[in-house]
Amino acid sequence: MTDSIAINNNFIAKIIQDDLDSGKHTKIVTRFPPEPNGYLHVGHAKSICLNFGLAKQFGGVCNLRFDDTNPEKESQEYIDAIKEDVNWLGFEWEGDVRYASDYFDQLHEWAIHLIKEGKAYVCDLSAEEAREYRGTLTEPGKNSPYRDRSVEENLDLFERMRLGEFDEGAKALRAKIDMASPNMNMRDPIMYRIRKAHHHQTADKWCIYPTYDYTHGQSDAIEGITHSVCTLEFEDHKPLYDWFIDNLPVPAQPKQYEFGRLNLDYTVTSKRRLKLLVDEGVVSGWNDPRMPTISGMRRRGFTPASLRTFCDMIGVTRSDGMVEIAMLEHAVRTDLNNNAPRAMAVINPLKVIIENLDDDHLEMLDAAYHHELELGTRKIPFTKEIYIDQADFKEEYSKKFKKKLTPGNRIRLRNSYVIEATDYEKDAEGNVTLVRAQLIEDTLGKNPADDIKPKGVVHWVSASHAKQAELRMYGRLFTHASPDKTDGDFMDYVNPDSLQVVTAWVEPALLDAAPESNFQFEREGYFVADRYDHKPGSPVFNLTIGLREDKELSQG
RNA sequence: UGGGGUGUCGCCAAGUGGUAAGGCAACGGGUUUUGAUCCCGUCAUUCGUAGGUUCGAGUCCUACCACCUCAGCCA
Repeated sequence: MTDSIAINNNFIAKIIQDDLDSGKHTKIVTRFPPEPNGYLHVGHAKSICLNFGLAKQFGGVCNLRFDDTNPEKESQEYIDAIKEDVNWLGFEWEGDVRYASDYFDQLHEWAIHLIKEGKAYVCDLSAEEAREYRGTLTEPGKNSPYRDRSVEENLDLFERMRLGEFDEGAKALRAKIDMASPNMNMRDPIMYRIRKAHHHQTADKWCIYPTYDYTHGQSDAIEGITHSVCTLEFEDHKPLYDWFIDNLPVPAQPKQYEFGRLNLDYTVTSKRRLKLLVDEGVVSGWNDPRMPTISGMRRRGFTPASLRTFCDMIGVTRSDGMVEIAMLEHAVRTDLNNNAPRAMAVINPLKVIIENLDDDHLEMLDAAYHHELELGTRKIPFTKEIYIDQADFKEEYSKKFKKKLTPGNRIRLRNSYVIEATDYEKDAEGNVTLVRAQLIEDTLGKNPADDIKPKGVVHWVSASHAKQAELRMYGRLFTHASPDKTDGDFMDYVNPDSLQVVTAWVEPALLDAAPESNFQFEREGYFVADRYDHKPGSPVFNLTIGLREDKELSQG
């Protein structure tokens, strides 16, 4: 896997290039600023690739900063998981991990600065009253009756808020801006609220916590962030972001830029919905291979490179669209095709007895792990009795089944000899239970002497040497392209067959597979040894994604 | 209905006044010890709509339409 830097030419990259060309900046600094209140998903992957990618592309750096201003919803568990996900994706942040809470002292000082300037005040309105005073989208708000308190009174009250003298919700510090602004964010936004909560980083030092709006821009300024990139829904917050920067003695003037968040079809990415899937037991957890979380996709067998490629493919714009899951699947297949070693696994076994072989025939054949890469070879045992997939034998030849084994029709056993079916047995229900075949001599690595070439190639395993493995066959989680945009409940569109567990026969070499190693089980799909459950002696593989299939074939 | 934003092929997306890139998907064909991969080919006289400016408009102007987004002491 080469660590090439994808050159992005999106609108943000152009802005950065201009800023570099004009001398506005000599070095750029970006940041990825998650709140540690949940697991990262594919949408975050886009943001991570953008922020870290931009920094790398322009020779700058990118910080990882936890926006931890709402302690009750956050935890160390999420912090650890997020750090792991970012690293797994292949990115390294500059210096130590940062926390907005590192800046609480500075933020508090600056709040006092605003109070002294007459630009912030302590408001006694309850949350409900504040909502009424705020007005609506079409009507201006009304000034809070506490808006004109003196600087001295505000200073005193704010200090007493900090000391814990008031109950939660009893008071809040607000910026004094404009209650008639058409932008709701400018209608005297809350800067500090009382929360008598333990914080995962600052413990019990504070009982007042700054809001996102009051924290984000100043944190960017402190860290010297030059380009603060976020999603479109924060666009309306930009005037407020700028207001704080303009009215505070901050050490830098960061600028915010917004891009459109990722929407993927057949997928939900809202934290609320993902949590519901976990809580309702629809999936086994946040890292269930069907989840669009980074840890879920990792366990599914997606690779960091494939996710990075996908993010490059979809681009970065300000328009909000819906990306087809096929694009992600393409990125995954491409990377796996190029890099995953090949192996053979038979999912629905049908015994084939090669009658012109001795009962104790055992031949260790060499099979290359990859057709292009120099990944070496493994030994596969070839014996008189083998298994092929039930779907690869047909009782009667037809053009559609020309690549199948049928009586009188030859096929090549992958990495092995050519055989020809001679006879077969059926059970009471009419299912084929056994096939008898003849091996065509001298066809290892060459065509039959009679020049009648086999039309098809079939994968197989030795019946006496193959091992059993659990295969977890994953399909899409939803039956609707936009499960969260229908009239009904998105849970109504959960695919009941998104997981099927089957037992397959795999070639012995697979027992040595390390957890998280990717394979292509030839003619079946890409599989990964499960990160947690795959153990020596009890192999467990997850279906990452099937191979592309011929249209006609898949309809049969 | 007030503010902000977006509209280029089924999907994503270049395009910055000079005559519509690319990728995904789809569809043909070739190679192949994976019906995979790979290769070759097809796929927007037209850019939300209607006017206007210009020798020339996806790009400029005007109006309209559609969709997204904002009324947490969440981020």
